[in-house]
Amino acid sequence: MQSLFKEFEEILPLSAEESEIIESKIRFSIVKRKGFLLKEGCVCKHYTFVIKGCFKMYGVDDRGFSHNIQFAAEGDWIADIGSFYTQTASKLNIEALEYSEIYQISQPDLYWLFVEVNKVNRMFKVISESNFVEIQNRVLQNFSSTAEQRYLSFLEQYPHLSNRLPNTQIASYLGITPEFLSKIRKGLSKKGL
Amino acid sequence: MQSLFKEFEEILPLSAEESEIIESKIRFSIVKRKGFLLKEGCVCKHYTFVIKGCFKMYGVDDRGFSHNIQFAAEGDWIADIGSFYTQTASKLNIEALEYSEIYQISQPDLYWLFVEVNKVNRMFKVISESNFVEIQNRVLQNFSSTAEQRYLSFLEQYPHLSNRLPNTQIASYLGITPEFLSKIRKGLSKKGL
DNA sequence: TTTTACCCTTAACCTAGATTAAGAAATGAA
DNA sequence: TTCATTTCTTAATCTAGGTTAAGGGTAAAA
Repeated sequence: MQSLFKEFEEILPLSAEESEIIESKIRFSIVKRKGFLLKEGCVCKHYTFVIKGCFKMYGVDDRGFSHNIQFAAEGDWIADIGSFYTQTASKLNIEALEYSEIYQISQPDLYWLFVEVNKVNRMFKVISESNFVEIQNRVLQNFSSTAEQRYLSFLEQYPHLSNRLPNTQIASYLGITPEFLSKIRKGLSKKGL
Repeated sequence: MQSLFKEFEEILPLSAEESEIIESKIRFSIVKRKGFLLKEGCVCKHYTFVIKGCFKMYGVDDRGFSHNIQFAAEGDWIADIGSFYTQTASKLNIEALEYSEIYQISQPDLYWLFVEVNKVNRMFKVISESNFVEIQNRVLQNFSSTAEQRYLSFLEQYPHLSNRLPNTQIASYLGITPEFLSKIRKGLSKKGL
């Protein structure tokens, strides 16, 4: 369970006792490719930490098209925060893009940990906040940049994911069609990128 | 100070003592039309409650164009949550669209209140979460709907603002030009809306 | 190992929305 | 009240990105 909270431990080290309490509430689990952590209409009951593998979180519009709003790979946390905190039906799906291994904490257990181990409360506050900042920046960026610019910043921000994900998934994240992404990639390679 | 926390008081009534502690940390203030609560590059130092008037929160892209990402009118809270919680420079501006009257809590005072009055902690958690859900829904909606559909849902969601804001501000929120909004409005009025 | 399902690219054509320009109307400041 | 600043609308023209279709390539499942 080394990788969990690694970044945080550098700032806020956990005592042996705290680690033990946290570990007692965490469940290991395996998810097959195309397996779901969350389906639209269900309540998001777990916060998930990705040990190995990769997930996409996406919504489906009224014409039946999927739109990726977030990816999560090794070391990332994923949940529909809105549904998780309010325990109401989610509009989103979380699906494995590869064979994956995860840790999960259930909503009641996490709330119990918030009280028992105050550091956990602070950790998850930071996770939610950085999630918020990221999505807010995305709204701002989508307003003012072309698909090519958005693709370039995606490559910069997620270099490990760009080689690993099919372009259809990246296109869905960028809000364009795979055909247009293909056109962009062609244009970039002509420019020598 | 009646309107403050009104919705919350129905769920979580405050004792006389709690109200008094909260009130001691809240400052009343007046903002002129075109006055700023926050400027890009500054740290967001206050959470603001709108008693009267209206504000826009917006970012400026590299070509110098503004893009509204949120409005706040009577009874709403506004702050750049990312900047406020991490106390780092904001990329956003908050500007009064009209003469406005507000209450403000400073960051240190709010953190003090989080500890002293646990209900305040819960209240602001709810405020941040609903903010997050709103912005996430916007990302999803912007993926899959035309400008006309987005305008119609804006009208539904903010009926009080649609009569009150200049169309230039609404266009900026929808991510379109005022000229195109004008075209949409013409099209809708032909259809008898 | 074979079959099936998915993935990538290209190209021709199409549309939502941007841009530019310009005049009329409304609003705010003094 | 007057002047200055915004605002709204219309119309002509332009472009980023969507759509459709079709062929070849790759990876997963059986």
